[in-house]
Amino acid sequence: MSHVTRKSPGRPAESEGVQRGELLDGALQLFAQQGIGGTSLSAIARQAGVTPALLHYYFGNKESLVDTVWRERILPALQPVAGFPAQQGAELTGRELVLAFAQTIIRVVASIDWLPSLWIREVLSPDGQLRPRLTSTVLPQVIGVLTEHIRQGQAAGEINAELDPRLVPVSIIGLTVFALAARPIWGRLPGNEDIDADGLARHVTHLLDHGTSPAHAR
Amino acid sequence: MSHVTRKSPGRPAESEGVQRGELLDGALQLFAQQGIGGTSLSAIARQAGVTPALLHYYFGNKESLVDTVWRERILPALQPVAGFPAQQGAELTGRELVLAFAQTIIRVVASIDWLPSLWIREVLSPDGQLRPRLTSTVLPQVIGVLTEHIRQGQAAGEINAELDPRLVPVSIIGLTVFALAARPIWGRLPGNEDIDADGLARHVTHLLDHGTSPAHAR
Amino acid sequence: MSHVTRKSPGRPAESEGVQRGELLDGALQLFAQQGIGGTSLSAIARQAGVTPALLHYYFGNKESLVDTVWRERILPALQPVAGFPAQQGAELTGRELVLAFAQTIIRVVASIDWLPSLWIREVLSPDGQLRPRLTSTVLPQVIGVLTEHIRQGQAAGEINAELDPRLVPVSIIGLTVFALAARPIWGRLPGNEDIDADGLARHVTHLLDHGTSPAHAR
Amino acid sequence: MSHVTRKSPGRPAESEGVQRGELLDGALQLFAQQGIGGTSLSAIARQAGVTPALLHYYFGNKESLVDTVWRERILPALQPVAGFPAQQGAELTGRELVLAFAQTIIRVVASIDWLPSLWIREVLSPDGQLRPRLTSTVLPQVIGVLTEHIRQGQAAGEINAELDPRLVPVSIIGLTVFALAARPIWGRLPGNEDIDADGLARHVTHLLDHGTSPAHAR
DNA sequence: TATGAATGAGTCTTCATTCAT
DNA sequence: CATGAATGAAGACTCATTCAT
Repeated sequence: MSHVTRKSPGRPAESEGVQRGELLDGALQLFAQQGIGGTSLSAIARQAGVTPALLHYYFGNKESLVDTVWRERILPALQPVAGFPAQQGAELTGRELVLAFAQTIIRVVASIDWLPSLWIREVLSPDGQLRPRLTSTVLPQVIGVLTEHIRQGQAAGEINAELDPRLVPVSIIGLTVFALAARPIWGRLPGNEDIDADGLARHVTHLLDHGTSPAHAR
Repeated sequence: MSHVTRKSPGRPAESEGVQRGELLDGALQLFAQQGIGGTSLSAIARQAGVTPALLHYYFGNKESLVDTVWRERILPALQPVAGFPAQQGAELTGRELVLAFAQTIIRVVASIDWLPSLWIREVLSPDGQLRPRLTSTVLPQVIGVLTEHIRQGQAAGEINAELDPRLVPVSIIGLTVFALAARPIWGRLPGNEDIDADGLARHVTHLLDHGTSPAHAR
Repeated sequence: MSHVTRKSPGRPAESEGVQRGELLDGALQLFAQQGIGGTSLSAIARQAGVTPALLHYYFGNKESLVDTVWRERILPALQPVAGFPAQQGAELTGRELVLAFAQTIIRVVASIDWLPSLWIREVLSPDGQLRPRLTSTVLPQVIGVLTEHIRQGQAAGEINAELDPRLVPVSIIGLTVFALAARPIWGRLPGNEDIDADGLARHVTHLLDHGTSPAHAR
Repeated sequence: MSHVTRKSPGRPAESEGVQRGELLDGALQLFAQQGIGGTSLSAIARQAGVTPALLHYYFGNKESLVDTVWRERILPALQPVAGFPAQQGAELTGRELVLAFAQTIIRVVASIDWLPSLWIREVLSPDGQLRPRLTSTVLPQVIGVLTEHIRQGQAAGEINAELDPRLVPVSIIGLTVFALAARPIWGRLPGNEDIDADGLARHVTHLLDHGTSPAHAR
């Protein structure tokens, strides 16, 4: 540890490297397609037209590559969702917030092709490699804030009191992220080709609004 | 799916082998815990106190083992869900059917510990090894029947007409299977320890019933 | 962990395997020639006409291979030295014991071609891989017993009182093991070709007996 | 070994480079700690806060770095031992010379922390990287001169005639260098903490003087 | 019926080295 | 003067698979 003022040599800093970003993008794509555990460094390198050794040169080891992908690609993409309640909480009622949250998720997640499958595989799976990263900070906080708003909405008689407020965020994510992740399945069923993110958003909004109960019953 | 009764020489028939069933059970457990791709034959063999060679002796190769697990363990467990509408469709209105379906899923899935994670990982993931098996037969049929009932319910003014009938089954699965798969995450949040399958079933039922709209608005 | 009574399958027991012993012998030779750290499993495998994977099949990993070589080859070879004082201590005076010990070392070590260099490299070197194994048990004990005998010899006026008894064992090893390890060096010097283990033993005996002082001075 | 005064273009001359000396020092330390083969250029570079490429820039390749360390660090440190007999031979008898030589070695080697392990590892080991360098010039010469003095001492009845004169230098080195290299082992045994280089020198002197024979026998 | 022996391909990783800048 | 980028070769290790017994 010499007291030089220049950055420590021998390993590229975050800003350098022409292809560093492309390597991250490629890794992200493959992670989404095949899972993190199922994606070898060779595969990432091959796809980028590069040697596996270069990946080690840039990122040190696989875990650190995953970590970099998480910090530089996934977290930023999650930003609109993660910071959601803080941004909009003030002006909305609890019920509006729920609907707005669902719509935000759909908008964000649908616009990022790699997000749903990555979420499914690496967050939801028991040993998903992103689960600890997500569940340690961002997720509990978002859920907590949301749950609190819902509780207040119920107290104000504005939200169905029979719902479990702690499960509402889970339900929202199930209705949105899960549905988007499963789109390759239901989207290919005959007659479903025309359903897009907007259609899904409308459907989810109505379901969250009144459930299956018909208009005349309200 | 015929029951093989004859002994094919050199390869054990399905009925033979003291431990064949135990091997399948062990494989299933590991598949659920670590994913199919993440589970080596050695791991399965080790856990069963057996040689990897025995797995080949019994099942030929890994893919065929997966196939056997699918046919002999997973499909039977899915039976109650797969045959659902046929069994109960007659006596129920469309709306009741939706609720009953959700409850059936929760009951079945919650009682089979390995099901949620396997579903998430191997059905929902883009290259999940069970996806083709599921989407080729059982799934479209269940969804199709369900969708049809919902459509009729909407036509009868009994179900919220603004929902997309094709997305209702997806939503139900999202509200149930996804929630159960994510239970290790939300179940560990402070204050959530007491939520069980019944609580989830009630919550989902109410959400499907009236959404977030409060009682006085109906 | 099933309660089978047969030995756990999947890894060969110590007695089996036609070539297991040959692999250990080959490894030992290479360890002595190139050091343990400098010997790759590939090299051992190549020399034995075998795949590196077979070495993993037999021994699990490199460290365990080293351990096996230690237990099944090196320790047994060291036996005569390790058990020395216990065997002969009773009948010999302290001074005779010192001489007999030196001769035993030379006899044993000179007859095992791989021992000196292995000792030098893997015991004496700061991070030698055998050092912990040796210094944890056998070495301190042998040295301790020897030191005690020397101390008694000094008390009895039978051994040069000016020697540090704690350093005598070290000196003996230096005069013997070191000399044998260095034989490739001094043995190649012109005029030294005829020096054999017996010659070395005689020389060391005389040196330990009277040092450099000439006969007439006694 | 001429001092290069001219700048060869494209490759730094020996006098240039702020850190060249520090790199050599660092390399030497690591060589002593981990062995030459066990020390990567990256490790040396890292320790110095420098790029591996710089090492190539300065020294061309690893072997040439080793060579430079040898020429510019090790050889000079060995100077007092290498030039020993030439300096003091005239005024001393053969027997005095032996003792003085042993004391010189202990003094020199004990004061240079990296010397013993380097000697053990890289000179004594069969494929030690310094062995050819040492055995080609300096060692045979020192040994030769010493042997000759001893022979003369024996002829003069001044040195124990039963010793093999060719083995006396080897014995001296075994009693000194080996003992110092092994100090981490015996120095840690309980009760040995107080033995220092002087104590070792005294012990070796007495051993070389009269061996184990007690005073009254002389 | 079941296994021990054996392997080729592929995993992550390290290393010495090159070269344009 | 010194580095960042890049690589081929090799290291330990895992895995699915084969095959004779």
